[in-house]
Amino acid sequence: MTIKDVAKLSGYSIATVSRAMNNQRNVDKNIRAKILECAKTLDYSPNILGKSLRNKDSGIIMCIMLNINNNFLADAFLSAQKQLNNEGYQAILCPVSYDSDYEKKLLHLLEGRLMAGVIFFGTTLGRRELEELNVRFPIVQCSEYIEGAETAFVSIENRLAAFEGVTYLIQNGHTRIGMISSKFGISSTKKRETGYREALESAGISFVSELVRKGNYEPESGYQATMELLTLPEPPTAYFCVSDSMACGCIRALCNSGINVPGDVSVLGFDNSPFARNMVPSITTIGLPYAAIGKKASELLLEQLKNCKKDNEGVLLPHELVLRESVKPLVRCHRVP
Amino acid sequence: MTIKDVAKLSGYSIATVSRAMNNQRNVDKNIRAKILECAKTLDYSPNILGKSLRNKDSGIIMCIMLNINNNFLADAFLSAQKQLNNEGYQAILCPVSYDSDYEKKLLHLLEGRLMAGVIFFGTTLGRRELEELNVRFPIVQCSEYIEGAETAFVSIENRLAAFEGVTYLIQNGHTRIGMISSKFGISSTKKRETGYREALESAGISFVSELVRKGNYEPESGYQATMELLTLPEPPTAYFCVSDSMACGCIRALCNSGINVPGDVSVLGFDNSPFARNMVPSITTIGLPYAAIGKKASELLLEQLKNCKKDNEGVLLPHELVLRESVKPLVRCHRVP
DNA sequence: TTGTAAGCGTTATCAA
DNA sequence: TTGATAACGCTTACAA
Repeated sequence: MTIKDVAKLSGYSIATVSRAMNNQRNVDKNIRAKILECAKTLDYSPNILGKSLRNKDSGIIMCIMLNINNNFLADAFLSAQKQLNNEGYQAILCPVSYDSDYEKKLLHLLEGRLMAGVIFFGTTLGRRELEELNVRFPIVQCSEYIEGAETAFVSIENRLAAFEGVTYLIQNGHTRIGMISSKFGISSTKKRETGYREALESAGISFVSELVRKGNYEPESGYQATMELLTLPEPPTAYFCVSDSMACGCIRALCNSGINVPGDVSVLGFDNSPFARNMVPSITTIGLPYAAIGKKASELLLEQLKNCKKDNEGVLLPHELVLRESVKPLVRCHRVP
Repeated sequence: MTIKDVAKLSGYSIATVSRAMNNQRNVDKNIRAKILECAKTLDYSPNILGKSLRNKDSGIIMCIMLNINNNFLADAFLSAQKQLNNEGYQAILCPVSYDSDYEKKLLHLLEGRLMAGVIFFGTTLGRRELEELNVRFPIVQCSEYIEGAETAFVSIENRLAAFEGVTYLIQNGHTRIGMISSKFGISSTKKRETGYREALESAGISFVSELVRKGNYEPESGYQATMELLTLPEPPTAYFCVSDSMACGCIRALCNSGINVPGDVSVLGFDNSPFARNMVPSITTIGLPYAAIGKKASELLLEQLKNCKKDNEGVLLPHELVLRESVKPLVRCHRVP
């Protein structure tokens, strides 16, 4: 079922059929109607391959995601997808699981314009590679972004968010604060680690590197990290986790060790995932504007797609500290002399 | 950068370059080496659009997913992706969020063979539509599947799993068992509801429809459903939730109402998500072989892709009841006469 | 073994 | 307003 069949059935040339199908003005009203009729009876739909090859534009947006098991990123994607869809584009999700070779292979799909553009929800690419890609194709970085790379991006102020979160723990009397970070050297992690250090510093608390452990965002890794921290001579009285999922494992580890959260020890999460609110205890966490981030990312991409202009605009959206149960003021044990 | 450029640089025809690039045997060893060399220096990679148009095969597998916020499905996808990748295919994820029009639009990508095949992780399509698609394209249904549709599928024995789970609750002394089901009329849900009814039946417990509530898999919806159930004159002493995420909200609702899990009331989940093990209490749940399901789905698809044969094989993989903390024998209150 | 040329399904240019 | 035709990048008969 190709345009030829429609041409044959309608009695017009393929050129006219093409014009009719694409709603171009220079085609007789009645003829268009007839052609569309024919297309319908034949259940004809244009071959996107032929179209894309000719137009060098498929209308498909590739969304590359390092880690798909992340509610926050998934929701940001969904938001972007919706916007893109409204403008006639289709968004597909390409999880790469931190596999650099696979990501590069996928990126080849850009060359023939099989993909019209990319939103990176994290990438294994380096700054140079990203910038090279950016001069040739519409791309935007979303949530994660390479520091200083000349591309459009949307994210949150990770450093500040971490700073505020850890400061909140300090205000609750905690000075021995463990951090469960991620083992992936991505931008959000680096910035959150910086925010953690700066918060300690500005409160006059010295940074202790053995208080920082790395997980892989899975709850289990939060559990492991916490168990390690608990073997320290002086374990933390509060934990700052870089995701709610790891905070979940953290709390479980504490519970298994007979430590009450938040009675004895406090735990701060990150993401405000749908779980955070419903766990026992509910998790005090840093809320991220996932819908706004996805929306903004799609807008930045659409600008490039439609106007072919590159502003390389960088947007940072506001987070919020969501107060719940898992953080409480430290109860000091006053020693009786 | 097209095949022409490589031809020009190497001094050979585009036909020879094409043959060299595709590792065909009928090309001189030295010439091939030289051509590959040229391709490398030019950083040439074939245009998939041109290739696909000509071959009617893009090597891209579309994975349609109703609901992306589902750890289980996401992991099944990852497993399928890995297998497919080993065989030279690329798998992309297309979340459709239960939007039937959008799903149909995506399916048009099959027509021009922009997509080589589809794995459905759930679909809004009806049986008829699915079967029509199946005669023309390689497709397999994964996890969710339309009952009786003549297509290949992999799933688990949802009815049996639910039966065993609910029977386990009954064995623990529970007779008033609430069910938190899903509001999406998908196959897994229907079968689990059947399993629930049959388990009650075979224990001589009568089915009470008001004990069944529907959520949307989000923890919050499990919370709401439970709060409703708690307003009943005689609330359940055990809850069977169709996902761990809803079990999470369920437990929270119970906790908020001063009810101890599992001390007073038991909760059974479904999925064995990474959270289930790390929550407090950890969730007794039904474990699904996500990796095996994804692998099998990809194998069934590869068969169709490579051999062009359609067996429409249906495979049911084994589940397991994962015993943890959230279910305990019912403590009966003996009334003192 | 290599090259020429047709064709995959479109759309844009140009002429009618 | 409509139609013939070239072109997008690639592969594969067929010819050399």
